[in-house]
Amino acid sequence: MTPQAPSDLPTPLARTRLYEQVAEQITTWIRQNGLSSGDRLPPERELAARLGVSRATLSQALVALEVVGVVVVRHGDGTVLTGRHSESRIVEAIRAHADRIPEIIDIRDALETKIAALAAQRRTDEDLAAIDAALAAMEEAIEHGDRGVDADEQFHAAVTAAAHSDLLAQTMREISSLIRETRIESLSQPGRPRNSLSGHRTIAEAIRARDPEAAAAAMHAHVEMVSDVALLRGEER
Amino acid sequence: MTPQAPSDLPTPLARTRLYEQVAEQITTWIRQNGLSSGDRLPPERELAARLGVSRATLSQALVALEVVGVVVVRHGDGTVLTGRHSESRIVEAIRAHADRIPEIIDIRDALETKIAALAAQRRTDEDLAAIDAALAAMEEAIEHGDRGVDADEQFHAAVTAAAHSDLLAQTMREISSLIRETRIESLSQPGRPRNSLSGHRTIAEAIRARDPEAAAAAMHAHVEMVSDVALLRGEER
DNA sequence: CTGGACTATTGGCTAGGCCACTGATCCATC
DNA sequence: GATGGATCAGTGGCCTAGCCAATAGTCCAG
Repeated sequence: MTPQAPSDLPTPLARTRLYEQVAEQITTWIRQNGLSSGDRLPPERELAARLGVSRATLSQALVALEVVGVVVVRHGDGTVLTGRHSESRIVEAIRAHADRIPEIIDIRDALETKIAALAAQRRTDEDLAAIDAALAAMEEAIEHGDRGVDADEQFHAAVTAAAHSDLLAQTMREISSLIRETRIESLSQPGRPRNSLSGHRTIAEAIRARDPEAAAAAMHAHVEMVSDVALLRGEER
Repeated sequence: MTPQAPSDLPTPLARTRLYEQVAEQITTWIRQNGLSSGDRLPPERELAARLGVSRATLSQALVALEVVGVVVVRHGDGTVLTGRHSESRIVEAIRAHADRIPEIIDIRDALETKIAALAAQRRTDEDLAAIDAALAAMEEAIEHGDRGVDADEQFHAAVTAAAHSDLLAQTMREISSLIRETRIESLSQPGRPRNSLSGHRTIAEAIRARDPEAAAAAMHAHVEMVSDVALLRGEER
């Protein structure tokens, strides 16, 4: 790790492995030929010869496409399309959403409101202790003049854990980079850390009281407070 | 589409390819040994020998892990961990959803309730026409003694489109296979297609009336109706 | 009509080979 | 001492070839 990395050097070349190129060629070919769910790719031996690569390399590309859900590889039968050729596009689209704050707020509202309600129903004493610890950490950060970004994240992670739903937690993780931006923007406004902490406390009390509706309403208000900032910022660009 | 699919046959065996097992073993090993970002896996020749597989099979597993973001494979250097070992858990969780109906219901409730509310706020006349067409299709399917699975999906797709949120729509698509199961199970119960259509109508009227709270409440009731069936089925296994 | 056997086609995985890349080390030059 | 070039060992990249396992289709017997 260089202590001072010069910032005007060109970025390193991106080396792509052959399987990535092959996978890309296959999805392009699928789309250009209007193939759909249930259709088959040509046999591996034939497809590898056409693409000018070894069957092992093609197999790697098919592994990649199987992992992202574009194909199902069936032993003895062939490689079958799932109809989801746009999956890799979806991931790209999600990654290219820096200007999609309103939609991020929508999905935050949907997921985090539900998580708060479930946390109120399912929280354990350990969950409550983690939530309280996050509140204390944020209080301390604010007293030190900090924004409390880490403690904010700690609080939301504790609430998510208290919901005891792996699938919801995983979905939150998948969109965590999007959500993080909206949270940081909010906490950067003067007075917002203190307001945010106050909102956190309301949420925590509802969870403590096992009141799902109050927890959902408090979280909804909290997300809406964030959206005010984010949308204003959006309009100033 | 088989006109009458028997509903009491066992589900097909899930065949796993060797690369999936190897990828799983690797992530388990990473976690058990507390490895973190920047650490290296053993060289391919050594690791393949230890795992008792060919290097090509190991390479397939590493492709899978690279695609989900757990590792970066560097030519001439080795395979480096990104620190995101839990990513492969996501794929597992998605594939192992057969016994996770309650969690699927949770996330359906979160997303579809929000989608219904947004559809009530944002729907256009075209959106309404698509929703009405789906209602008519389901009415017709039920009159013919069918369950209306396709029309049910058509309805939900129309409501999702009426929400005009690409991110929410994409997230729905990513978990669509999970959701589809809960919908089909529900519609297989006697009387459920007619009840489901009734629920759809209530949702559609709230959307037509631009009443987000009524739309959300109607969708919430609809998802809860589904959950009754799915949870009962779950307990009988 | 159903079940069993057979065949052709398909993918699954192995083994081995050789080349390309990377980082470390050493040496020469300034 | 710092820099650049050459060399080497270890690494992954991709290929070829082979043989086995799985699948779907066909045919035949009961």
